[in-house]
Amino acid sequence: MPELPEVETVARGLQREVAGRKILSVTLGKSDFIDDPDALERELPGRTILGVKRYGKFLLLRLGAKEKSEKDAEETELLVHLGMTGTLMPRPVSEPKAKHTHVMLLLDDGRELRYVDPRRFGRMAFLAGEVLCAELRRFGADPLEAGLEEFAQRIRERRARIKALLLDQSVLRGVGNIYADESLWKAKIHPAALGAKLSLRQVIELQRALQGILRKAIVLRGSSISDFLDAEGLPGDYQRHHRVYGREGEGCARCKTPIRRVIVAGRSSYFCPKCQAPPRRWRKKPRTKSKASSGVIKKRRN
DNA sequence: CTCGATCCCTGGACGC
DNA sequence: TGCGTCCAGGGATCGA
Repeated sequence: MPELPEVETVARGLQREVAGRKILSVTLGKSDFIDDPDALERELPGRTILGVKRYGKFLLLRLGAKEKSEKDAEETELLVHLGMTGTLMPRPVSEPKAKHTHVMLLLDDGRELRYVDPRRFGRMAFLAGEVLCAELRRFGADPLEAGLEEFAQRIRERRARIKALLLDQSVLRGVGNIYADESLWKAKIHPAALGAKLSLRQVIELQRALQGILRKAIVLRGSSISDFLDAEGLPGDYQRHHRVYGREGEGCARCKTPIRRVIVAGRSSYFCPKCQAPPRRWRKKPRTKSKASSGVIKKRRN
């Protein structure tokens, strides 16, 4: 599951592997996850990948001007969100295509930058100028860059549950379910606690925990739970350091109490019921089961 | 403003 | 072996 550390790992790998390469042509498979597929086919060929950076959970591939003469006043980027199962890596053109390969960018070094995504929860978009800026402005602070003041303000001015706030990309960009749960455990905060009710002490602890965990996860090249592979096709190692995520029933690393799982903000949330005291009036709900009246056939669109 | 519900999608786990 | 069912989850969207 690509979150901030995984996307950072991919960005660094791509920076090393494809920065400076020119895109010669574009081949699309299924394109329902692309904002404007025609724009990709029209705009990418002839542009050089100047560099690759992470922005929240997005990869930003900075592109050069299409024509040499072009004055290139506008910043031009290819945004790539890996969703749940996306991978982006350069492969030799001779290599057979993996299943679910949906985008192929032919490069000028005999390789193809291939986007593979079985579930197509990802997103791809060619954006430039003001449209690009407007898109990037939708997102909150980078958790590794935000100072305590900004971090505390963004959390404490909201009445939503802290888990929901951590997952909200307009509050902080880049945090997903794994690192939210891991940092809440480290900071001893219940996922259902309300942001506005956190003490300054708790917010400080949370920021420390979050930053420390994200940094260590980046060093270990992210977590590979199921599908995640970096730009070189290698899995990460941080999953071995998970203290609560995916560990329901196992003993808490601090107090041995069995880790529990509840649904908060519509997501599985793993926590230690002893270390992470629940807020007042919080009652755990049964797992969300879409037990839509049996017999009724769910209708599918298109 | 915040919430839950629903949808998107496929593969893997599990039960029979 | 094979089928059906449930589930995972980031994000958009909608109604309460």
